[in-house]
Amino acid sequence: MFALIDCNNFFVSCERVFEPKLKNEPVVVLSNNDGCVIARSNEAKQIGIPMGAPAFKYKDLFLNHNVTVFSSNFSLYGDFSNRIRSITSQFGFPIEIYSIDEMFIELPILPKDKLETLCQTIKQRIAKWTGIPVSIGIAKTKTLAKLASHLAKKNLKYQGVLAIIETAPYLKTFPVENIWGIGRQFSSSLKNHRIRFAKDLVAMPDPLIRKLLKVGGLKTVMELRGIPCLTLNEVRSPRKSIVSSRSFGKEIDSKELLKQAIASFIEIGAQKLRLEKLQATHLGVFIATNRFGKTPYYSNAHYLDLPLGSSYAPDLNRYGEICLNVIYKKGLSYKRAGIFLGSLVSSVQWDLFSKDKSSSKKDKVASVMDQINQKYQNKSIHFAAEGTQKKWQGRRAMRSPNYTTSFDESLTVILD
DNA sequence: TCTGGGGTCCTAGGACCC
DNA sequence: TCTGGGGTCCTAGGACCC
Repeated sequence: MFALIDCNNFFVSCERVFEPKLKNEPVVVLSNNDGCVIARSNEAKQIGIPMGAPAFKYKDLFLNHNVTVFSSNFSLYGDFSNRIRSITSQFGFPIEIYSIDEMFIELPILPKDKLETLCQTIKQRIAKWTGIPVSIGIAKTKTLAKLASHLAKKNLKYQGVLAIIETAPYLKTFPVENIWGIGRQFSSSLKNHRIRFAKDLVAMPDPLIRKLLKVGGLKTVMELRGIPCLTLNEVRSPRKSIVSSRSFGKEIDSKELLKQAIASFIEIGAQKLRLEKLQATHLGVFIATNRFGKTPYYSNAHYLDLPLGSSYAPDLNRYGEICLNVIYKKGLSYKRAGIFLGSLVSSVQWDLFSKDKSSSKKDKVASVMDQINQKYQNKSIHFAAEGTQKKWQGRRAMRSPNYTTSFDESLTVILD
Protein backbone atom coordinates (compact mmCIF):
# COMPACT_ATOMS: atom_id res chain seq x y z
CA MET A 1 0.00 0.00 0.00
CA PHE A 2 1.12 3.55 -0.72
CA ALA A 3 0.34 6.66 1.26
CA LEU A 4 0.82 10.16 -0.05
CA ILE A 5 1.43 12.82 2.57
CA ASP A 6 0.61 16.18 1.08
CA CYS A 7 1.05 19.47 2.93
CA ASN A 8 -1.97 21.74 2.70
CA ASN A 9 -1.31 25.14 1.09
CA PHE A 10 2.30 24.50 2.04
CA PHE A 11 4.02 27.89 1.63
CA VAL A 12 1.11 29.68 3.24
CA SER A 13 1.07 27.19 6.11
CA CYS A 14 4.80 27.79 6.72
CA GLU A 15 4.22 31.53 6.94
CA ARG A 16 1.29 31.02 9.30
CA VAL A 17 3.40 29.07 11.78
CA PHE A 18 5.13 32.31 12.73
CA GLU A 19 2.06 34.51 12.23
CA PRO A 20 -0.67 32.54 14.00
CA LYS A 21 -3.08 35.45 13.73
CA LEU A 22 -3.29 34.71 9.99
CA LYS A 23 -5.14 31.47 10.63
CA ASN A 24 -8.53 31.64 8.91
CA GLU A 25 -7.38 34.80 7.08
CA PRO A 26 -6.75 35.04 3.33
CA VAL A 27 -3.01 34.70 2.65
CA VAL A 28 -1.01 34.35 -0.58
CA VAL A 29 2.66 33.77 -1.39
CA LEU A 30 4.18 35.29 -4.51
CA SER A 31 6.79 33.95 -6.90
CA ASN A 32 10.19 35.44 -7.49
CA ASN A 33 10.12 39.14 -8.34
CA ASP A 34 6.73 39.28 -6.56
CA GLY A 35 5.24 38.28 -9.89
CA CYS A 36 2.60 35.56 -9.59
CA VAL A 37 0.58 33.93 -6.85
CA ILE A 38 2.12 30.51 -6.17
CA ALA A 39 0.33 29.55 -2.96
CA ARG A 40 -3.07 30.43 -1.54
CA SER A 41 -4.84 29.79 1.73
CA ASN A 42 -8.33 28.30 1.46
CA GLU A 43 -9.77 31.73 2.20
CA ALA A 44 -7.79 33.24 -0.67
CA LYS A 45 -9.03 30.47 -2.99
CA GLN A 46 -12.59 31.26 -1.96
CA ILE A 47 -12.21 34.92 -2.83
CA GLY A 48 -11.40 33.75 -6.34
CA ILE A 49 -7.65 34.25 -6.62
CA PRO A 50 -6.47 31.68 -9.15
CA MET A 51 -3.16 29.84 -9.06
CA GLY A 52 -0.55 31.74 -11.03
CA ALA A 53 -2.47 35.00 -10.92
CA PRO A 54 -0.25 38.00 -11.80
CA ALA A 55 0.01 39.94 -8.53
CA PHE A 56 -0.34 43.39 -10.06
CA LYS A 57 -3.69 42.50 -11.58
CA TYR A 58 -5.07 41.44 -8.21
CA LYS A 59 -3.79 44.34 -6.14
CA ASP A 60 -7.26 45.77 -5.57
CA LEU A 61 -8.70 42.41 -4.66
CA PHE A 62 -5.89 41.90 -2.13
CA LEU A 63 -6.62 45.29 -0.63
CA ASN A 64 -10.38 44.94 -0.53
CA HIS A 65 -10.28 41.55 1.13
CA ASN A 66 -7.40 42.23 3.47
CA VAL A 67 -5.27 39.53 1.89
CA THR A 68 -1.86 39.16 3.53
CA VAL A 69 0.80 38.92 0.85
CA PHE A 70 4.25 37.32 1.23
CA SER A 71 7.23 37.20 -1.09
CA SER A 72 8.49 33.64 -1.30
CA ASN A 73 11.00 32.46 1.29
CA PHE A 74 12.38 29.17 0.07
CA SER A 75 14.92 28.77 2.86
CA LEU A 76 12.01 28.67 5.29
CA TYR A 77 9.93 26.25 3.20
CA GLY A 78 12.90 23.97 2.57
CA ASP A 79 13.64 23.79 6.26
CA PHE A 80 10.03 22.89 7.11
CA SER A 81 10.09 20.28 4.37
CA ASN A 82 13.15 18.64 5.96
CA ARG A 83 11.55 18.64 9.39
CA ILE A 84 8.40 16.99 8.10
CA ARG A 85 10.46 14.35 6.32
CA SER A 86 12.43 13.57 9.45
CA ILE A 87 9.26 13.26 11.55
CA THR A 88 7.71 10.95 8.98
CA SER A 89 10.81 8.79 8.76
CA GLN A 90 10.57 8.10 12.50
CA PHE A 91 7.64 5.83 11.75
CA GLY A 92 10.02 3.51 9.97
CA PHE A 93 8.30 3.04 6.62
CA PRO A 94 10.18 3.35 3.33
CA ILE A 95 9.85 6.94 2.17
CA GLU A 96 10.16 8.81 -1.12
CA ILE A 97 10.54 12.58 -1.20
CA TYR A 98 8.41 13.52 -4.17
CA SER A 99 8.51 17.31 -3.94
CA ILE A 100 9.01 20.08 -1.42
CA ASP A 101 5.54 19.42 0.01
CA GLU A 102 4.80 15.78 -0.80
CA MET A 103 6.11 12.38 0.32
CA PHE A 104 5.11 8.84 -0.50
CA ILE A 105 5.50 6.11 2.09
CA GLU A 106 4.98 2.40 1.66
CA LEU A 107 2.67 0.78 4.20
CA PRO A 108 1.88 -2.86 4.96
CA ILE A 109 -1.47 -4.27 3.87
CA LEU A 110 -3.91 -3.60 6.69
CA PRO A 111 -7.66 -3.09 7.02
CA LYS A 112 -8.97 0.32 6.03
CA ASP A 113 -9.57 1.52 9.58
CA LYS A 114 -6.09 0.48 10.77
CA LEU A 115 -4.47 2.31 7.85
CA GLU A 116 -6.45 5.43 8.58
CA THR A 117 -5.71 5.36 12.30
CA LEU A 118 -2.00 4.98 11.61
CA CYS A 119 -1.99 7.90 9.19
CA GLN A 120 -4.00 10.04 11.59
CA THR A 121 -1.16 9.52 14.07
CA ILE A 122 1.39 10.65 11.48
CA LYS A 123 -0.74 13.63 10.53
CA GLN A 124 -1.20 14.68 14.13
CA ARG A 125 2.47 14.37 14.97
CA ILE A 126 3.44 16.54 11.99
CA ALA A 127 0.82 19.10 13.02
CA LYS A 128 1.97 19.13 16.65
CA TRP A 129 5.70 19.26 15.98
CA THR A 130 5.75 21.65 13.02
CA GLY A 131 2.37 23.35 12.85
CA ILE A 132 1.87 22.25 9.24
CA PRO A 133 -1.48 20.62 8.32
CA VAL A 134 -1.25 17.68 5.93
CA SER A 135 -3.67 15.44 4.02
CA ILE A 136 -2.94 11.76 3.57
CA GLY A 137 -4.30 9.47 0.90
CA ILE A 138 -3.81 5.70 1.05
CA ALA A 139 -4.34 3.15 -1.73
CA LYS A 140 -2.89 0.25 -3.66
CA THR A 141 -1.10 2.42 -6.24
CA LYS A 142 0.59 5.79 -6.15
CA THR A 143 -1.90 7.31 -8.56
CA LEU A 144 -4.83 6.17 -6.42
CA ALA A 145 -3.06 7.42 -3.28
CA LYS A 146 -2.76 10.81 -4.95
CA LEU A 147 -6.43 10.73 -5.78
CA ALA A 148 -7.26 9.77 -2.20
CA SER A 149 -5.18 12.62 -0.76
CA HIS A 150 -6.96 15.03 -3.06
CA LEU A 151 -10.31 13.89 -1.69
CA ALA A 152 -9.00 13.90 1.89
CA LYS A 153 -8.01 17.53 1.43
CA LYS A 154 -11.23 18.71 -0.20
CA ASN A 155 -13.76 16.81 1.88
CA LEU A 156 -13.87 17.80 5.51
CA LYS A 157 -15.68 14.61 6.44
CA TYR A 158 -12.49 12.58 5.96
CA GLN A 159 -10.62 14.69 8.54
CA GLY A 160 -7.55 14.77 6.35
CA VAL A 161 -7.04 11.02 5.93
CA LEU A 162 -8.65 8.65 3.43
CA ALA A 163 -7.81 5.06 2.53
CA ILE A 164 -9.36 3.84 -0.71
CA ILE A 165 -9.86 0.08 -0.95
CA GLU A 166 -12.96 -0.19 -3.11
CA THR A 167 -12.21 2.30 -5.88
CA ALA A 168 -15.47 2.36 -7.85
CA PRO A 169 -17.44 4.88 -5.76
CA TYR A 170 -14.55 7.35 -5.82
CA LEU A 171 -13.73 7.01 -9.53
CA LYS A 172 -17.35 7.62 -10.44
CA THR A 173 -17.29 11.33 -9.68
CA PHE A 174 -13.58 12.17 -9.85
CA PRO A 175 -12.94 14.60 -12.75
CA VAL A 176 -10.26 13.48 -15.22
CA GLU A 177 -8.47 16.82 -15.06
CA ASN A 178 -7.67 16.21 -11.39
CA ILE A 179 -5.98 12.88 -12.02
CA TRP A 180 -2.22 12.85 -11.48
CA GLY A 181 -0.63 12.60 -14.92
CA ILE A 182 -3.56 14.10 -16.83
CA GLY A 183 -2.76 17.70 -17.60
CA ARG A 184 -4.50 20.38 -19.63
CA GLN A 185 -3.87 18.96 -23.10
CA PHE A 186 -4.75 15.41 -22.21
CA SER A 187 -7.93 16.31 -20.37
CA SER A 188 -9.16 18.47 -23.22
CA SER A 189 -8.54 15.70 -25.74
CA LEU A 190 -10.31 13.27 -23.39
CA LYS A 191 -13.30 15.60 -23.18
CA ASN A 192 -13.54 15.48 -26.97
CA HIS A 193 -14.06 11.76 -26.52
CA ARG A 194 -16.67 12.43 -23.83
CA ILE A 195 -14.44 11.14 -21.10
CA ARG A 196 -15.19 13.23 -18.03
CA PHE A 197 -14.63 11.13 -14.95
CA ALA A 198 -12.02 8.65 -13.82
CA LYS A 199 -14.50 5.82 -14.27
CA ASP A 200 -14.89 6.70 -17.99
CA LEU A 201 -11.14 6.69 -18.43
CA VAL A 202 -10.73 3.33 -16.72
CA ALA A 203 -13.30 1.85 -19.11
CA MET A 204 -11.54 3.08 -22.26
CA PRO A 205 -9.89 0.52 -24.58
CA ASP A 206 -6.12 0.37 -24.12
CA PRO A 207 -5.15 1.10 -27.76
CA LEU A 208 -7.14 4.33 -27.69
CA ILE A 209 -5.54 5.34 -24.38
CA ARG A 210 -2.14 4.61 -25.86
CA LYS A 211 -2.95 6.70 -28.89
CA LEU A 212 -4.30 9.70 -26.99
CA LEU A 213 -2.21 9.70 -23.84
CA LYS A 214 0.95 7.81 -24.90
CA VAL A 215 2.67 5.26 -22.66
CA GLY A 216 2.69 7.51 -19.61
CA GLY A 217 -1.08 7.88 -19.80
CA LEU A 218 -1.55 4.15 -20.17
CA LYS A 219 0.45 3.66 -16.96
CA THR A 220 -1.77 6.19 -15.21
CA VAL A 221 -4.90 4.29 -16.26
CA MET A 222 -3.45 0.95 -15.19
CA GLU A 223 -2.70 2.47 -11.81
CA LEU A 224 -6.28 3.72 -11.56
CA ARG A 225 -7.36 0.15 -12.22
CA GLY A 226 -5.31 -0.90 -9.21
CA ILE A 227 -2.36 -2.37 -11.10
CA PRO A 228 0.84 -0.80 -9.72
CA CYS A 229 3.14 0.54 -12.45
CA LEU A 230 5.06 3.02 -10.34
CA THR A 231 7.35 2.02 -7.52
CA LEU A 232 8.65 3.84 -4.49
CA ASN A 233 11.93 5.61 -5.24
CA GLU A 234 13.69 5.80 -1.92
CA VAL A 235 16.94 7.06 -3.37
CA ARG A 236 16.60 10.01 -5.64
CA SER A 237 18.14 9.25 -8.99
CA PRO A 238 21.02 11.59 -9.72
CA ARG A 239 20.01 14.83 -11.26
CA LYS A 240 20.42 15.22 -15.01
CA SER A 241 20.37 18.95 -15.45
CA ILE A 242 20.39 22.23 -13.60
CA VAL A 243 18.63 25.40 -14.62
CA SER A 244 19.07 28.73 -12.94
CA SER A 245 17.10 31.66 -14.28
CA ARG A 246 15.32 34.78 -13.14
CA SER A 247 13.13 37.53 -14.38
CA PHE A 248 14.74 40.88 -13.75
CA GLY A 249 13.28 43.58 -11.54
CA LYS A 250 14.05 46.09 -14.25
CA GLU A 251 14.65 45.44 -17.92
CA ILE A 252 18.31 45.37 -18.89
CA ASP A 253 19.83 46.53 -22.14
CA SER A 254 23.50 46.58 -21.20
CA LYS A 255 25.51 43.53 -22.16
CA GLU A 256 27.78 44.12 -19.18
CA LEU A 257 24.86 43.73 -16.75
CA LEU A 258 23.62 40.66 -18.57
CA LYS A 259 27.09 39.17 -18.21
CA GLN A 260 26.96 39.78 -14.49
CA ALA A 261 23.55 38.21 -14.18
CA ILE A 262 24.71 35.17 -16.17
CA ALA A 263 27.76 34.90 -13.92
CA SER A 264 25.48 34.88 -10.87
CA PHE A 265 23.26 32.18 -12.35
CA ILE A 266 26.31 30.11 -13.23
CA GLU A 267 27.57 30.34 -9.65
CA ILE A 268 24.16 29.21 -8.33
CA GLY A 269 24.35 26.22 -10.66
CA ALA A 270 28.00 25.55 -9.86
CA GLN A 271 27.21 25.51 -6.13
CA LYS A 272 24.59 22.85 -6.73
CA LEU A 273 27.07 20.85 -8.79
CA ARG A 274 29.66 20.94 -6.01
CA LEU A 275 27.08 20.05 -3.38
CA GLU A 276 26.15 16.94 -5.33
CA LYS A 277 29.69 16.16 -6.47
CA LEU A 278 28.84 16.61 -10.12
CA GLN A 279 30.39 18.37 -13.05
CA ALA A 280 28.75 19.81 -16.12
CA THR A 281 30.03 19.03 -19.60
CA HIS A 282 27.31 20.95 -21.38
CA LEU A 283 26.33 24.55 -20.80
CA GLY A 284 23.77 26.88 -22.27
CA VAL A 285 22.66 30.47 -21.87
CA PHE A 286 19.27 31.88 -22.71
CA ILE A 287 17.98 35.43 -22.75
CA ALA A 288 14.56 36.87 -23.49
CA THR A 289 12.81 40.20 -23.75
CA ASN A 290 9.44 40.87 -22.11
CA ARG A 291 6.80 38.46 -23.41
CA PHE A 292 4.09 40.93 -22.54
CA GLY A 293 5.80 44.05 -23.81
CA LYS A 294 4.84 46.13 -26.81
CA THR A 295 8.04 45.49 -28.69
CA PRO A 296 8.46 42.21 -30.61
CA TYR A 297 9.45 39.29 -28.43
CA TYR A 298 12.98 38.01 -28.78
CA SER A 299 14.28 34.95 -27.05
CA ASN A 300 17.24 32.84 -27.90
CA ALA A 301 19.59 30.28 -26.47
CA HIS A 302 23.00 28.95 -27.27
CA TYR A 303 24.59 25.75 -26.02
CA LEU A 304 28.14 24.47 -25.94
CA ASP A 305 29.77 21.16 -25.15
CA LEU A 306 32.66 21.72 -22.80
CA PRO A 307 36.03 20.11 -23.45
CA LEU A 308 36.27 19.28 -19.76
CA GLY A 309 33.67 18.83 -17.04
CA SER A 310 33.66 21.53 -14.40
CA SER A 311 31.87 22.82 -11.33
CA TYR A 312 34.06 25.89 -11.04
CA ALA A 313 32.22 29.09 -11.88
CA PRO A 314 35.05 31.03 -13.54
CA ASP A 315 35.67 28.13 -15.94
CA LEU A 316 32.00 27.74 -16.75
CA ASN A 317 31.68 31.47 -17.04
CA ARG A 318 34.13 31.66 -19.94
CA TYR A 319 31.79 29.50 -21.99
CA GLY A 320 28.79 31.40 -20.68
CA GLU A 321 30.24 34.57 -22.14
CA ILE A 322 30.83 32.90 -25.48
CA CYS A 323 27.19 31.80 -25.53
CA LEU A 324 25.96 35.25 -24.60
CA ASN A 325 28.00 36.82 -27.39
CA VAL A 326 26.29 34.57 -29.90
CA ILE A 327 22.73 35.45 -28.90
CA TYR A 328 22.97 39.00 -27.55
CA LYS A 329 21.30 41.57 -29.77
CA LYS A 330 22.11 45.18 -29.16
CA GLY A 331 19.29 47.65 -28.66
CA LEU A 332 16.87 45.25 -26.99
CA SER A 333 15.74 45.35 -23.39
CA TYR A 334 15.94 41.98 -21.68
CA LYS A 335 13.53 40.82 -19.03
CA ARG A 336 14.76 37.33 -18.29
CA ALA A 337 17.90 35.27 -18.56
CA GLY A 338 19.19 31.96 -17.36
CA ILE A 339 21.69 29.20 -17.69
CA PHE A 340 21.43 25.49 -18.29
CA LEU A 341 23.93 22.89 -17.11
CA GLY A 342 23.62 19.43 -18.57
CA SER A 343 25.37 16.16 -19.37
CA LEU A 344 26.31 16.01 -15.71
CA VAL A 345 29.02 13.54 -14.77
CA SER A 346 30.18 12.45 -11.36
CA SER A 347 33.88 12.35 -12.10
CA VAL A 348 36.17 14.20 -14.43
CA GLN A 349 36.78 12.73 -17.83
CA TRP A 350 40.34 13.92 -18.26
CA ASP A 351 41.31 15.35 -21.57
CA LEU A 352 44.62 13.82 -22.53
CA PHE A 353 45.76 16.97 -24.28
CA SER A 354 44.45 19.49 -21.78
CA LYS A 355 46.95 21.95 -20.38
CA ASP A 356 44.72 22.59 -17.40
CA LYS A 357 46.64 21.14 -14.48
CA SER A 358 45.32 23.62 -11.94
CA SER A 359 42.15 21.84 -10.99
CA SER A 360 43.14 21.03 -7.42
CA LYS A 361 43.83 24.69 -6.78
CA LYS A 362 40.40 25.55 -8.12
CA ASP A 363 38.81 22.92 -5.94
CA LYS A 364 40.40 24.52 -2.92
CA VAL A 365 39.26 28.01 -3.86
CA ALA A 366 35.71 26.82 -4.44
CA SER A 367 35.59 24.82 -1.25
CA VAL A 368 36.90 27.72 0.87
CA MET A 369 34.34 30.03 -0.70
CA ASP A 370 31.58 27.51 -0.06
CA GLN A 371 32.64 27.19 3.57
CA ILE A 372 32.69 30.94 4.10
CA ASN A 373 29.29 31.33 2.50
CA GLN A 374 27.92 28.51 4.58
CA LYS A 375 29.34 29.79 7.84
CA TYR A 376 28.34 33.39 7.32
CA GLN A 377 25.62 34.57 5.01
CA ASN A 378 25.37 33.21 1.49
CA LYS A 379 27.10 35.60 -0.94
CA SER A 380 29.40 36.86 1.84
CA ILE A 381 32.05 36.26 -0.77
CA HIS A 382 31.58 35.97 -4.52
CA PHE A 383 33.38 36.39 -7.82
CA ALA A 384 33.73 39.92 -9.16
CA ALA A 385 32.23 38.74 -12.44
CA GLU A 386 28.83 38.76 -10.72
CA GLY A 387 29.12 42.49 -10.20
CA THR A 388 28.52 44.35 -6.96
CA GLN A 389 25.28 46.14 -7.62
CA LYS A 390 22.95 43.39 -8.82
CA LYS A 391 20.83 45.96 -10.59
CA TRP A 392 18.86 43.22 -12.23
CA GLN A 393 17.63 41.66 -9.02
CA GLY A 394 13.90 41.41 -8.58
CA ARG A 395 11.63 42.58 -5.82
CA ARG A 396 10.84 40.51 -2.79
CA ALA A 397 9.52 43.26 -0.62
CA MET A 398 7.37 41.12 1.62
CA ARG A 399 9.68 38.26 2.50
CA SER A 400 9.29 36.86 5.99
CA PRO A 401 12.40 36.41 8.16
CA ASN A 402 14.43 33.19 7.91
CA TYR A 403 13.16 32.25 11.34
CA THR A 404 14.60 28.75 11.36
CA THR A 405 17.77 29.00 9.28
CA SER A 406 19.43 32.26 10.32
CA PHE A 407 20.29 33.25 13.88
CA ASP A 408 20.08 36.91 12.96
CA GLU A 409 16.48 36.48 11.94
CA SER A 410 15.22 34.10 14.58
CA LEU A 411 12.09 34.92 16.47
CA THR A 412 12.33 37.08 19.56
CA VAL A 413 9.96 36.16 22.36
CA ILE A 414 9.33 38.78 24.99
CA LEU A 415 8.15 37.48 28.34
CA ASP A 416 6.19 39.77 30.58
C1' DT B 1 6.34 49.82 -13.04
C1' DC B 2 4.07 44.96 -12.55
C1' DT B 3 2.89 38.26 -15.70
C1' DG B 4 7.79 32.30 -11.63
C1' DG B 5 11.20 28.79 -11.56
C1' DG B 6 12.94 24.06 -11.81
C1' DG B 7 12.60 19.52 -13.22
C1' DT B 8 11.63 14.65 -16.14
C1' DC B 9 10.11 11.75 -19.82
C1' DC B 10 8.33 10.61 -24.46
C1' DT B 11 7.84 11.07 -29.40
C1' DA B 12 8.27 12.38 -34.13
C1' DG B 13 11.20 13.30 -37.52
C1' DG B 14 15.68 14.04 -39.63
C1' DA B 15 20.28 12.35 -40.59
C1' DC B 16 22.89 8.72 -41.33
C1' DC B 17 24.18 3.79 -41.96
C1' DC B 18 24.16 -0.59 -44.78
C1' DT C 1 0.53 2.97 -61.32
C1' DC C 2 4.52 1.13 -58.75
C1' DT C 3 11.12 4.54 -57.30
C1' DG C 4 13.76 -0.54 -50.86
C1' DG C 5 13.74 -1.58 -46.27
C1' DG C 6 15.53 -1.66 -41.95
C1' DG C 7 18.08 -0.01 -38.39
C1' DT C 8 20.18 3.63 -34.83
C1' DC C 9 21.08 7.97 -32.91
C1' DC C 10 20.15 12.66 -31.99
C1' DT C 11 17.35 16.66 -31.20
C1' DA C 12 13.55 19.78 -30.69
C1' DG C 13 9.35 20.19 -28.99
C1' DG C 14 5.60 18.86 -26.28
C1' DA C 15 3.55 16.73 -22.52
C1' DC C 16 3.59 16.19 -17.60
C1' DC C 17 4.88 17.31 -12.52
C1' DC C 18 5.65 20.52 -8.31
